[in-house]
Formats: sequence, C-alpha cells, structure tokens
Amino acid sequence: MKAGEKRRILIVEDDPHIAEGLKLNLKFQGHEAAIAGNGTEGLRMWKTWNPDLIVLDIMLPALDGMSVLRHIRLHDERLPVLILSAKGAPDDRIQAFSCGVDDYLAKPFNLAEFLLRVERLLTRSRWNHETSAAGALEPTALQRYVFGGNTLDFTTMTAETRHGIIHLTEQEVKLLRLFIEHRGKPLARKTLLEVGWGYTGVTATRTVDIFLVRLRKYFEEDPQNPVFFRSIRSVGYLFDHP
Amino acid sequence: MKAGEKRRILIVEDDPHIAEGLKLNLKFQGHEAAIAGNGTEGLRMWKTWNPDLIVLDIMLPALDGMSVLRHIRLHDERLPVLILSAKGAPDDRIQAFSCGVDDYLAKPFNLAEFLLRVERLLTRSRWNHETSAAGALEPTALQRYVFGGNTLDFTTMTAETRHGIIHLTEQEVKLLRLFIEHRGKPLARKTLLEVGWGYTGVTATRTVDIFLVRLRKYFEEDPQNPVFFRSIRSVGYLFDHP
DNA sequence: CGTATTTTTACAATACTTTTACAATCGAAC
DNA sequence: GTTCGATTGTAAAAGTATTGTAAAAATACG
Repeated sequence: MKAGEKRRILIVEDDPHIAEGLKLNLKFQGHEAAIAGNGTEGLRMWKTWNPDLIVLDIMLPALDGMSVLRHIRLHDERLPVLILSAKGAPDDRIQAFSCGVDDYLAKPFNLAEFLLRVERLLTRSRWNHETSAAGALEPTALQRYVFGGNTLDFTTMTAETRHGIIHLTEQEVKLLRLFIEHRGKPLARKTLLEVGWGYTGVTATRTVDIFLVRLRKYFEEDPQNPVFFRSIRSVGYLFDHP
Repeated sequence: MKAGEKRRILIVEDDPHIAEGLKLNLKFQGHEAAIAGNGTEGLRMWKTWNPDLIVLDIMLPALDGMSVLRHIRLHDERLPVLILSAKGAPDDRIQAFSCGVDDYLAKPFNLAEFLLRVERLLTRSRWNHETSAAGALEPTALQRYVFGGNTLDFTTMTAETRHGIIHLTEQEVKLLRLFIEHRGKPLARKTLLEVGWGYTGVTATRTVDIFLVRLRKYFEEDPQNPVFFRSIRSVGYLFDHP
C-alpha cells in the first residue's frame, strides 16, 4: 500500500523468531516497527513510543496480552490492536472482542493476510485522524505554513519566497488558506468563488485565474510549469507539495 | 451493546436459513437489518436503502460477492463490509482484503464472535462520522486503483505507470471508472459512448478507439499486445486483470 | 485625490477532443 | 490457403473549449 505515510507498529510477542519476522515484513511495507518481548515491556513502550497500531500476542510472559489490552483500552479507546493467538478457542476470541480488539488472527496465520489486515486497520485509523485533524485547526488557527522554499506568515500577512519577502493581500491570504486546507484535493473554480468570495449561483468571471497567476509568480520556481498550484483542466486547481 | 444508536445492516446472503438467523440476531442487538438474496439485489438495496454496514456472502447467485464489493468500493470507499465465506482459502481472503474488505469470517462461524465483530465495525465507522460531521460528508468514492504495475489516483487525476507519472484528463478518468466498474465484462462502443459521453442514437465515430489507444500507451507494457484493455472484435472492449 | 487592490476585458496559448485518412488485422467464405 | 469485406489500430490534422496573462477599468480606502 502506497500513500500511507510511515506508521509506527508495536509488536508485543515473546517468540523472537516470529517477532523479528513480522518486524522485517512491516518495515518492508514502509513502516517503523518495534518489538516488546513481554507484557510489561509492551506497556512501557506503548507509553513512551506512541505507536499507531499494536500487534499483540495473547500468551505472554510477565503479563498476558489480555491484561495489556485492558490496560491500554483504559487510556486509549481507539488505538488499533490486532491480536495474535496460538489457541483459537471461540471463548478467547469473544473475550478479546468484547475488550475492544480490532482484529484477531489465530496462529499459524498467513503472512500476506496479516499484512493486509494491518494496512486495513491503519487506513481506517488514518481516516479517523484526518477528519478530526481538519476540525481541530480552525480556519483562523494556522499561523505559519511552509512549502517548497516558501514560508507563509499569516499573522503578518507576509511571505518569504525565492524573490524575497512579499506582502500578501487579504484575498490572497484567503485563497492560500483554502488551498492549504484542501491540499491534495482539487478545487473547482466555482467552489473557490463561493467559499473565498461569497459568490453564489452562476458566475463567468476570471478572477480566480488571475489570482492563480499571482500565486504562481510568487511561489513557483517556474510559473509556466507550476508544481504547487496545478490546474486540472475542466476541474479546477489543485494545491499540493511533498 | 450500549451507546449504539440503531444502525442499518444489509445482509447479502442466498441461504435464507442463515440470512434470517443473522437478521434476527442483529435485530436483537437493536439494529435494523434487511436481506438481499443475490448480488444484483444486494447492489440495488445498497443504492436505495443506504446501509451502515454490509454483511456479504462470497458465493452468490446472479453476481458474486467479490463483484458486488468492487462495485460498491468504486462509489464508497469507507462503508464497512464484512465478508462471509464457506471456503476459507488464503487466496480468497487475500483478494478480499486487497479489495478493501473490513473483516472476513469463514463459515461456520461463531455467532457471538460475528456479532461482536459487527459491533466493532459499526463503532469504528461511527467514530469516522462523528468527526467528519463538521465537514461535507458525501460517501468518499474510490480514490485509488491498482492494476498491473499501474496506480490510478482519482482525486488528483494522476497515474503512476511504467513511464512515470502522468496526468489524466476528465474523459480518461470517466472511461477508466467505467472500465473498472465493469471489469471482466466486455463493453460495447455504443455503451461507452452513451455512458461516458452522453451520446445517443446512432453514432459512427472513432473517438472511443482513440482513447483506447491512449489508455494502452499509458498502461500496457506492450500496447500492440494489450493485456488489460483487450478488444473483442465486433463486440467492444474488455478491461480485466488478475 | 492618490494609492493599493480587485475585477473585467480581450486576446494568445495551450490542452484536449474529434475527425480524417489510411494501414493493419481478423474472420469467414470459397 | 487465398481472397474479400468488415472491423480495429493509429498518426496527424482540424476543431473546440479551457486556461494564461497583460493591461485597462473599476472599486475600495485612507
């Protein structure tokens, strides 16, 4: 799976053989992975390392997986947890699910299936964060933003670009905010006009385009071949950057 | 299960015995449940009834579960789907997960486990909605699609192919969606024109063919011997891949 | 007023689509 | 096999719609 930025996965598993195998494969998928050899160490690492997902063996020395899970759920209701278990007894599974487990795999399991289940859980949890993150940063909250070699300062309404420091106008700032908020998603001219200008209904104005020309002049290395402010014919404009 | 408002669950299952059993139990949990006896009916009810979760049998008359799933994922990437399957072959499971399934249960399954897994999926999806409630919440259509060595990104209208990253046009995207939706089934030129272009009546235009040439240039290893976009003489074109 | 900013205008440049024209291929009849 | 007709492949030209952009006009603001 691409597009998934690197996520942190904590493997709580006492069999070093299995643990290392999983770690290797998860790293191969582009994630960070760490191993805890028993329950208490698992809890310690959960607190300090702040993982995005936990792969948890049920049978563990020192502190069994179920206890670890219950402890974690006390503090974080949503952290994805995938259980590995040698015995696939229905009762164990049911107990696990009622403790808020996200997935349960009986050993021996198919590696490809394991990896796909992990990706699925990560994707779901990313959806969770992405939406709540958008709500968290109120339109006015953002103060600085950096992309390419450019730095925007919304408090002073200035920008540091390859051409030096420039002063941004009110409308330019509005547009930039809109683009930043929707980074990676194309915005239709109509949307831009409605949200950024308060226009309504049919509009046949080129205002948006003119502003795009300006933004490109400010921030693009080669305004003729824009990288950050791309136009998508018959759709609108798309702002994105690495 | 507490705190769960009533949710709608669509059961797509041809065995009336199993279907009724599940429906009864889900109702007992406080949910609404409806049954579709085959794939096409499942799709119809998905469109009209707007369920919160789908329980999908793989083996179905009329239209198999996998096709139903792929069709749904084209329009709604996030709707929770739980697969039921008689055969638990690893390959089936893996195929299902890469098609975006959320959970996979092999028959015969434990009823309590099934119910708990359902609740888990519903809870997770509720978390999703609760946060996104602030923003616009149309169902999120499929954003990426992978076949052969190619990755399509429908939001940014780009594709990663063996020739690098290319920008897709609106019409190309429309066509690709059509093909993906009907993967494995041949599409007549006429159909393509009507659905993709809105043409009507008799048409003697070669437009479709020209687009096919382009798609092949983009995505085929050897455009002269297409594997993904095959033409079927006197019928039309057929898109398929492993 | 004078200045800064936004919007309109008008035309050029470009991207995309469709047509045209011809070559290649396939399938069936002989 | 060979031949013939219909279908498909494809380059290149022609057509169309969208976008880029300079410069003028309008608007806001002190």
